[in-house]
Amino acid sequence: MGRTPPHPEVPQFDLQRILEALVDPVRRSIVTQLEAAGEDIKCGDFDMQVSKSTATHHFKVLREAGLIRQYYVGTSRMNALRRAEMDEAFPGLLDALTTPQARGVGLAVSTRSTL
Amino acid sequence: MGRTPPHPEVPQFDLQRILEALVDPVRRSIVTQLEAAGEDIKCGDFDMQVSKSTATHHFKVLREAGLIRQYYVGTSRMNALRRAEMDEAFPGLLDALTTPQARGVGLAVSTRSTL
DNA sequence: ATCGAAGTTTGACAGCCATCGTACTTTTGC
DNA sequence: GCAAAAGTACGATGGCTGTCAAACTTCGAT
Repeated sequence: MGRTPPHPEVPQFDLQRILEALVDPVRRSIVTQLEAAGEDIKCGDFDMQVSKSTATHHFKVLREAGLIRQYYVGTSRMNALRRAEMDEAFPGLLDALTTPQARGVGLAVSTRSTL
Repeated sequence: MGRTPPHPEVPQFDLQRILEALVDPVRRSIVTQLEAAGEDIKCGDFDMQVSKSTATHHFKVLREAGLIRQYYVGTSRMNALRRAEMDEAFPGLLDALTTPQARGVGLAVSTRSTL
């Protein structure tokens, strides 16, 4: 498969895009799980209730916003939270969203299209 | 007109709702302007390029998320940023969004429906 | 070589919501 | 009272995007 997908660098980080990525509960849950785990996680090892194709879509959005870095290990794709770089670009943002209060809610299903 | 519109209290604050409010550039701009001004601002005195009815909609979303408090003064509606209460519910969130980096971009037109 | 596991791509679909114009309500000022 | 000012309410509209299924691609193991 395609080697490593494109990742933006810190100077390219865009708040609007980052917020659009973080506003989705499924995606925020991915970030929260990475933060809690403290280590990289394979796409398939996340706890989420969407189809594989939808999951792929969410990972792509997070990656293009700069929130995660993806790389292959065999057939598995690993996901790493770009903590330090995010903190450099927007200090306090991830902290505010991984707070106890913040984790309290919103880990459920996505808001749009329950279908 | 209707006296004072409904406002949620701190315990009712919901991160999902708050993020949905803050993800829109027009609304984030309203918050930024309030933060910068340091004082309450009339609906009509904000710098924004949307129709009056659209503006009303945005103020309503911000109010229902708990980000602003609205009250009448004559025919004008005043808007106050609920800074302290937001900080209490989600410490660091507003700070992260009113940072220099954060203010750098996204003060333009809304992303959806340029129409 | 073959098969299975893990993701990706593509296309279709549905719902949300930002936007606007018009009509309406309230309050102030004359 | 009347008119203007300031918002609100109500549809209507259109685009964005989250969702899925199905077909495809890669890599690893047998």
